[in-house]
Amino acid sequence: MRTPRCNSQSGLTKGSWSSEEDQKLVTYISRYGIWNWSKMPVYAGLSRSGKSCRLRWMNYLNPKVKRGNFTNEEEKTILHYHSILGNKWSAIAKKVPGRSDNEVKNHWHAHLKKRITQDPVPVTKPNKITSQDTESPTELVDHFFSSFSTGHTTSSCTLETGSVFEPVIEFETSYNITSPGTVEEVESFWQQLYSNNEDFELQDLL
DNA sequence: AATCGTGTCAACCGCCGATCA
DNA sequence: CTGATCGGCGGTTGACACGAT
Repeated sequence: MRTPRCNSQSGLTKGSWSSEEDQKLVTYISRYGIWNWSKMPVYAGLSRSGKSCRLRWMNYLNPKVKRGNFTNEEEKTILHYHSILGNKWSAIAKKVPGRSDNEVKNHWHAHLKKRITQDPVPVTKPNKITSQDTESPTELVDHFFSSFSTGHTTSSCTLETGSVFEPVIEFETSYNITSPGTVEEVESFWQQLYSNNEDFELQDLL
């Protein structure tokens, strides 16, 4: 990839990481952990910006990062959540264990975007979900997500919660959405749920 | 064999919100 | 309260790989 180069103004190295640099960063983090990205490079003996170190760790060096081709299941998940969340890559990446937001974003632009435009998903029927179908708030929201498909504007979804979740969610609501999930609409839905249940963390879904 | 065009993906850039001094 | 710093995010770039001509 990019050949390492030195920025004469800042004195920081840019471009591709060498195996030596990788080793320094991995050794430092495994020994001292992540405490301050902007100060760490100096202590780790690297002439890189904190941002560069963070990116390298998050996208490549972190042992939790999965390498290799995306599975069909992972691609389905990305398509599914992209249809709802749009270009919220970090939120989508959280739904694909072991994949970074950068990887998800790249894969979308390189492969999935074309697939969507070439082979749009057909319109789904209106869907009604009730608490009887699910066992947890998270599952309910997953059902909610499943009722959408991409590339159309005519599906609708009614979601109702009821006694199954009591006393966790002590309310009944139905929410109608007339387009396949603009971020504002989905957020509005979540806020309804969230405002009625303190244990229901919005971040857990993202 | 050489050149060109295209795809892939690691890395950079700029912006923004949160936190700190 | 305010400015500085940091971390995180999404958009974009550009080097390299590889197939087509």
